[in-house]
Amino acid sequence: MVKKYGEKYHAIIDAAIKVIAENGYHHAQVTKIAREAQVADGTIYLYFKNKEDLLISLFRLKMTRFVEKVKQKVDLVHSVEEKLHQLIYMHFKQLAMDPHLAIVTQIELRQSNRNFRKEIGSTLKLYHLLIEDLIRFGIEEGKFHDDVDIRLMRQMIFGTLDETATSWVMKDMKYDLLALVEPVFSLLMNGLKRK
Amino acid sequence: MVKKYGEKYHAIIDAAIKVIAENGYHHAQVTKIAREAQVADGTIYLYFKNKEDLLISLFRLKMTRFVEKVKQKVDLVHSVEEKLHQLIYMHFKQLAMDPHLAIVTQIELRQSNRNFRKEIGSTLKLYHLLIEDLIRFGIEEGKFHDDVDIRLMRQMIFGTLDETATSWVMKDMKYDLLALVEPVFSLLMNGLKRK
Amino acid sequence: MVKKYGEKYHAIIDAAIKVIAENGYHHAQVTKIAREAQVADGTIYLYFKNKEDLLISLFRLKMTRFVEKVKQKVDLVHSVEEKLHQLIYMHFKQLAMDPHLAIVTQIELRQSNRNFRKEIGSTLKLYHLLIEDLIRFGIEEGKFHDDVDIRLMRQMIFGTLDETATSWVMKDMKYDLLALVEPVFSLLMNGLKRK
Amino acid sequence: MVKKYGEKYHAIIDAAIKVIAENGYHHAQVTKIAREAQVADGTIYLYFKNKEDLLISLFRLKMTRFVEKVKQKVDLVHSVEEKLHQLIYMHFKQLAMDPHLAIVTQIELRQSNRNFRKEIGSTLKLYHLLIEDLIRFGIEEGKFHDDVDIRLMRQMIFGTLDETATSWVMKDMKYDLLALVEPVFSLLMNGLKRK
DNA sequence: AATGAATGAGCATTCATTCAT
DNA sequence: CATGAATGAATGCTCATTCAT
Repeated sequence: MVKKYGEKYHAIIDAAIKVIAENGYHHAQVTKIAREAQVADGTIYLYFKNKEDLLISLFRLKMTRFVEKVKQKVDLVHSVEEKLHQLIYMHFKQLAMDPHLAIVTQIELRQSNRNFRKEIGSTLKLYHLLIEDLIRFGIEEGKFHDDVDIRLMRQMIFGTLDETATSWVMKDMKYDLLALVEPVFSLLMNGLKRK
Repeated sequence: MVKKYGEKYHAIIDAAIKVIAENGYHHAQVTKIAREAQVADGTIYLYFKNKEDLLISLFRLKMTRFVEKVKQKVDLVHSVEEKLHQLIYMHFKQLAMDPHLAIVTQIELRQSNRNFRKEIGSTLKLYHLLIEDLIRFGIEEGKFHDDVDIRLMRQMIFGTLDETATSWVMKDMKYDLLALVEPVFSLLMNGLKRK
Repeated sequence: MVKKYGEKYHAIIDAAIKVIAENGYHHAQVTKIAREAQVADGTIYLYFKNKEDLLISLFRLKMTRFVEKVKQKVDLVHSVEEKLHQLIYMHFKQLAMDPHLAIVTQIELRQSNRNFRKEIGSTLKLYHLLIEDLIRFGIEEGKFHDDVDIRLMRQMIFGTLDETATSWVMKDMKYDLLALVEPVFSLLMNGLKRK
Repeated sequence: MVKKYGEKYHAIIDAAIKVIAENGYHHAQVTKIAREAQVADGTIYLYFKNKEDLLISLFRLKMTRFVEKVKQKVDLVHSVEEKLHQLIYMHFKQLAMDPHLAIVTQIELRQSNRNFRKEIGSTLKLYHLLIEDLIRFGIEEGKFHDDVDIRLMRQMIFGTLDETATSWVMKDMKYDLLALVEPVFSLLMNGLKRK
């Protein structure tokens, strides 16, 4: 394998996202990705161990950036409410800004096999930690409940964001995902119950 | 095709669940399913149009029952709090009681192709409706917020239950899912914010 | 195997002709033939050893009748010219009168396998003999050349009739096959050469 | 698909002819053809869209050459009698020289399905045209009858040659096909009738 | 005699990966 | 570094035939 992270490395990853988004996971053959990246089939194997490695690298690269950008914005504000608000905003914002990526992460890559899904899980751990840190901060500040399992709170937050985003993609992104930032924030904070 | 819904029909579906749970979606060959169901390969095609039809039928049958059982219990109680509580309990209970089914619905069937996922979506609609009815009832009773989109509330409830269940399966079901009924209920009702 | 030549025996053969003519040789499944004949699949195996036996029986029965009818008419006339004329007429007449049979014998049954084609050959032998008798009669009468191989003359006669009939079927029987009796007779008698 | 008409392209076609001739149309599996051509199964699909495409290509290539060679020789001579004589000679000559091809074209490929047979028909059209041109030439020269349908004359010529060749193959090529050139020529020219 | 549910052998095709150039 | 022709393992489905009823 050669100088990773070179020009072609990114060309191949971007080609893969485009091909998967446009053709679906199961029709994203290596040949198609190579053609889109304007390299030969064999070249892909100079940069990636195999197809799975390409997909994992793709997911890692994009998700790391995704989480970094969320973290950046979350760090800029100081109250836990503002932090959660930023988290939701940035989560939705990034998906709304990159429809190809949204399709790939919310829909297509979920059709991958077991091993890959485990890998996805481990990559998402960064995001989970970010959310859990936020929750811990909220508890320390006395703003969040201190008698509920943090992991569970994280699952509610992530599960809600993920389900909301997936539904939006499945509905062909026909409505404005960002319009949901406010009500989702309110729901997560206050729950279903009217006080 | 022959008298559907006979003894073999169910034997094949149950065999499929077992084989998929144990081998993963992509290694669940028709031959393996047939052997597990103790029928010939060709017999499967007397009861199902093709492999996809088998998988869709499997999902429909099991999910319909799943939703029916949830609904049954939800209908038995009268306050919206009790109803939501029952919903969470039954959702987790049924997955906890049938680990094979849990693996298949939470993990394996999600790696299916686009068409199939659409079919999954349409089957889940029943469940979505059930949850939305519950929310509407809560709003009418004055117990739930009336200023948040019902679909969004549903996405929070379903997203939270689904993410919680998937995490549990991914962690090899090593902890007690039912122990989460109470805190999940509390979280969904009250949100993250400490009053 | 049971009382051959019973009512169902013929029902099955007629059903086979219809199904083959309408669906083509390769789509003529035993099940379809059974349904058309209004018997169970298994019943066919009470009357025929296997599918090939059914097809061979079909061809034998129909070709035997075909040849018999030709012979009947040929026997009624006395000069070799009249006999040949009758042969051509009856050959075309019978195909024109039974389009299903024409499709089956000229097109569909030719897609059968080696063994079957041999069987076809042996069944056609009757017809070949009839034609060769006619030729021999012509030679004895001094009307036909006596210096050409009889088998060759027969191949010219049969080849011409067969090619003419096949072309007619391939052209969807859009023109009148019987209109060709006269010119074909003339061609076979006089050859291409203008005297 | 890769550079067609290369070395392997012809190796595959020749392998197909051999395998079909030796095993029969229905036992000519792709794997067998690949092994005979000393390539991998998948390689066949680099040169042909699918198995049917291979068979059609085979027939087209061989028949086109067949017709070309006939035409070449027919063009070298000037009288219509000589032309017809050459046609018969070349038709028989080429089959006699390549027994595998003879089996494949006279017997095996006729068991193919409807679509394929249509393709065969369209490829044979070239040959039909060649024969019809010859007939037209004979008529213009005043040598052939001008009161018989040209298509019918062609059907007599082709039908006779084809039936003669098929019979020869069915008799396991036990006699000399070329010995029939003279009498077939004479028969076609003069017909059955002794003058 | 008749039924029809059950059987299971057989095969074209795809596509990730390699390696000689 | 890059190419792309060649590889070959892996599998869903059909349908003639059987046999318990």
